[in-house]
Amino acid sequence: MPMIALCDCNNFFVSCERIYRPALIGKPVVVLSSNDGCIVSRSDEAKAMGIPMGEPYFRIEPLLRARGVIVCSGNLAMYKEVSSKVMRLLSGFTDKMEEYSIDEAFLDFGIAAREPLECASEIRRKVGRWVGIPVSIGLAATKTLSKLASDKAKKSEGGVFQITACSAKGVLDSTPVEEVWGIGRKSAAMLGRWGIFTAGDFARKDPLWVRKMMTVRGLMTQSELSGQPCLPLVTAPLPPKSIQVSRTWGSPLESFDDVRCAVMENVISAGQSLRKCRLAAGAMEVFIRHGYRHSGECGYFADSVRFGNPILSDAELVHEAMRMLGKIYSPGRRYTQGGVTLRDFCESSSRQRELWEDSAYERRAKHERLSRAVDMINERLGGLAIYPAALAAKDKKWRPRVKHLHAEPTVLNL
DNA sequence: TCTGGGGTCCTAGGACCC
DNA sequence: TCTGGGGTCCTAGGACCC
Repeated sequence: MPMIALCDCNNFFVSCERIYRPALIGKPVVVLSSNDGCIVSRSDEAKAMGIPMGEPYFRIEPLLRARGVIVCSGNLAMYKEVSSKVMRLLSGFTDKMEEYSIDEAFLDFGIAAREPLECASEIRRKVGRWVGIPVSIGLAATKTLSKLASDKAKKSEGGVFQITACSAKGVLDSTPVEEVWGIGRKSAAMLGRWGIFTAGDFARKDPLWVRKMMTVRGLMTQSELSGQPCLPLVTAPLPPKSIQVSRTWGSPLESFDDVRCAVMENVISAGQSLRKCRLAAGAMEVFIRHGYRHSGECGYFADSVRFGNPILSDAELVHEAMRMLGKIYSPGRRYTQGGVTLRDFCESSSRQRELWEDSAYERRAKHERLSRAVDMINERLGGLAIYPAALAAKDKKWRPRVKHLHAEPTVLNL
């Protein structure tokens, strides 16, 4: 029987803030999403006060203030840095590991591992002491079961919980079906209508019925609950299939020039990610949204394009994006959000060569060399040390609001 | 004034082909 | 009058995840 461990960082964003501000330890803390939009991480103390996940900040702000909850604007760059420290440490415990998300990793302990509970406790100690992040660890035969085990671990004293072949039935029968990884709100409601309320009920249901009602994904979840692995560990990161960069803007934008600059920033950021993965984009979509979702007047406009030969330089990406933006923008509207998606990737080195390598081809090659050079400089100096002149000398009112940002000690990456 | 941002996979149905 | 059989590819929409 294989042994899969899911290592999950507790209240990850809050725990990251606490590394740099130890005064927050033991106090109720929440972290906000981009643009201070809603709550995306809560400390145990904040959870105990009944502050819900995903709650819009503006709505709950008076309550947070009254209860003395400390509010932090999200600082994703810092969380990513902490995450990579955690992942590096975890990778020392096995050669088969999947980085599942910014705060979770599956580790395959193999069949002949030493006592898995002991190993898990050591991981907890080391990550806690060396990085400063508390983690919970679930152990079981499949990814779906280990995910369930890690939820139980969070509520247990030692932060480690194992589901064995013997204990599985009891655990599943006492777990609501909506707490199973892969069963969302819609499926849980459907299952409820059929009298399936616990993970145990679901595990015992006829597989043919599950296949029919919930597609092969549902069937895989069911098999995994029975201890039959269906979801392999993805140990080498796969290249992305799409790259999206979009933002809700700090204040509504009306002029084409402002919208243009705001979207341009997104395009440049998407281009950086694209080149980092050594990919070229075969298609691009640009979108803008105006008005607010719950006000009467709002709308969504998008345009997309395919490239005969995939592109990767900022010059070409920006040119195409701005051309599309010109088509979907209309004056007199208050735009609140926009962004870009790149798709249909191929490896940048394996693109087809042009039949006629003429001056246009030369120009493209030059643009690509330039983008790569700019990437190198920006990576070394951090942030956007070099950026298009069009973005200079603007007041950048599209930048998301971050009213509660606390500076952490700067880590220079020179 | 007001509710984030970034992904993946699956399926059904249409277009099109031989 | 009445219309085969089989296949691929693409897209939109749904569901789920962090």
